[in-house]
Amino acid sequence: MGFYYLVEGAKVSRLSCHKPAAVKLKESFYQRSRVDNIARDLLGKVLVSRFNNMLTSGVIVETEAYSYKEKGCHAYNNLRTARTETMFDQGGTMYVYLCYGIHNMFNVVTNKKDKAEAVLIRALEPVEGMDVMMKRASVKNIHRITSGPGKLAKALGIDRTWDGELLTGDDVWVEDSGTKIASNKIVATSRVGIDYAGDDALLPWRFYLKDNPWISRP
DNA sequence: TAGAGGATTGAT
DNA sequence: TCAATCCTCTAC
Repeated sequence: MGFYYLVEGAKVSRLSCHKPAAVKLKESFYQRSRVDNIARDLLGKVLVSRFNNMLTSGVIVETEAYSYKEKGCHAYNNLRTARTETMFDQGGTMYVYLCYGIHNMFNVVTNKKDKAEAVLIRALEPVEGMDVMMKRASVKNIHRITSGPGKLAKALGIDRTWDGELLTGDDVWVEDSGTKIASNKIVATSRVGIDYAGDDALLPWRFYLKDNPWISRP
């Protein structure tokens, strides 16, 4: 495959991004107070799932940040419901909910307990378990198996049964491959599908890798 | 308890 | 452009 990231000025192949001794992200990564910074920092990290000895993973190439302080968030104004309760958990918890009655959305809860913030993972660049992901996603075009929040959750086998589980366990986690994404490769723009949020819909809290072919909306 | 709407997707 | 599909939340 001929796709490369620009990492600190040097070209590094996408496969080699994942080869160095990867380190599972710790609670301290997720429990920082700026959710927009965490959403940015998650770009280039590797989301991994391992169910029934089937390992699937992909480099995170698109994210969105959500906070209880703004109207785009389910937990806006500290709204506690059966669904949003997970967002009030400690950083490093999975928040998975159903959208449009069909799609599972995978989020990473951030900040301290009772500070409802989360990062929606919107797109991945597949790395491992391609065959498993294509089977789960039922798509033939490889570039489309993880190019959207509903699709990537399906490809990695994540559904609402994982809501409230920790990312520090051995089923679903995020790895730091040791590479750093150059800041000029990151684009910050407004989030998708939250017109109802008024001015908050304009917040530049959607982050993606510039010119990356795997993002949800090129 | 009923009704409206949704952090999307794929087919047409 | 539009339907699928059902959970979540709000109003009564």
